[in-house]
Amino acid sequence: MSNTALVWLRRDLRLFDHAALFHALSSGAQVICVFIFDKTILDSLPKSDRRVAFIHASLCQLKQELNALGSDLVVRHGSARALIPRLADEFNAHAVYANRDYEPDAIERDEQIEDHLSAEGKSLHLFKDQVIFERDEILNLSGLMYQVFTPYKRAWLAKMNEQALASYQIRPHLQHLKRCPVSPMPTLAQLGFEAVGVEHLLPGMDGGEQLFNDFCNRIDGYHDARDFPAQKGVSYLSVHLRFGTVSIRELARTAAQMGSQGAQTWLSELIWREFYQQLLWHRPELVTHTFKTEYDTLVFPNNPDFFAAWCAGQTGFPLVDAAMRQLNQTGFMHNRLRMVAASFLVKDLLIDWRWGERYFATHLNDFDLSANNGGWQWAASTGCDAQPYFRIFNPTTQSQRFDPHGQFIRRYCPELAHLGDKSIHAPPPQDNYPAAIVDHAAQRVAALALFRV
DNA sequence: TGAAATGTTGGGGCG
DNA sequence: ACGCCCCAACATTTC
Repeated sequence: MSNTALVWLRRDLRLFDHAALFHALSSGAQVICVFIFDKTILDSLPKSDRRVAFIHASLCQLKQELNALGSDLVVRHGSARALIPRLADEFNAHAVYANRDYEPDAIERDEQIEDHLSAEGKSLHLFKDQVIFERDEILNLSGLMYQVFTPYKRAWLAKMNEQALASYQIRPHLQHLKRCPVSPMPTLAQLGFEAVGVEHLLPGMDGGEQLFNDFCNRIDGYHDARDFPAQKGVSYLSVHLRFGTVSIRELARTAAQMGSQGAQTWLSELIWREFYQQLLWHRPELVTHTFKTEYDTLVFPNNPDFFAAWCAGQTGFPLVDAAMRQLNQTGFMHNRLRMVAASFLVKDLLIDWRWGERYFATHLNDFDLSANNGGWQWAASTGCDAQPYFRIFNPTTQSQRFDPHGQFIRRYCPELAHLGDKSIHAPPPQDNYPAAIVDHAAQRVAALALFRV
């Protein structure tokens, strides 16, 4: 048998603190890194997609570093199910190493590939890498999944220790990278995508490091600043966490060591991320169904004109519109605004949360199935430890509270920029800005009636 | 990780 | 001085 192993990169586009890479390099095999642009995923995306551009830019950086070490990153375009076994043949590799992905489709894909490989006497090795605690590592005393975040978080923090946060040291093992000629890197155009600027996202390991360093200077203020979209209060690391250009262990370790109120609150957000990942692993049906089953068959009016106005940022509610325009223009939306926009879609426009979930899924640079689904089900009150159905955001009050001077609104709704701090949250009639498409008080009552099952 | 409706309290104007 | 009303301010309940 050969002594070559493949490391299949998926959502872990870095060369440091990397579980699969570490285990492959220390297995004694010669290691080649591969990445597949999976047609089955790419074909469903719009042809101008920042995420594909982000991945592409990150891979270019990764490939360059591997080339500098005399090795290579092999990048192919096609079906991963077919290509991974084929690459294993091509490189005469006896094993494929990868980091575990907890999405239902990914689990099914990996099982199929594992079957295919093992039929040829080869193996697929999967590792925990993108979370501190995965799957069923955090259970309550009855051995069941936690249904409430706070006790989950308490158990998570109690289990957190040096070992759980320790980095995988890659550098001592780099000599086990297989030396090989440089293969061509497909261009975005060859993949069927337009070049779209992602420089502002600082793609790649270098960008992730730069953003994290910058955030470390602000993390103590995170608790107080994070809810104000006009401020630079959040980390902007979500897209890097999504694609693994940063290491969760390094992030969590740093936050845990800092210990300030801001650092603690941010660590709590990282724990929410894992809460939703393990939730989806336990309950894959949440992709299409509500956690609270009594709400699974709610009949939403789903007015298509309302939905179109929401998507376009033309609802006449300035903060909601500014939020949606931020998403449309940049692929990012501030977390506070995700809650406001989601609550507004479900409880003011009375549209099924799945419609909003799908829209966010196609537009968010940091889209992650578990976090997006969890967030939407939280806002819609259908989820695990969701807000109660009667907790309904007042979009105007939220605006006054979290964008008190209308700074954020002015940035994305320039047609309202001339208004004063008082009137900008609920503007008087304007020539170039729509009147409110619904009456909040009336829609609130309608939402309460809809949810009172 | 709300907001609105409803209840309670207490100060001040006034007869 | 006293009772009454009004209503803001705060607290509690409800959705």
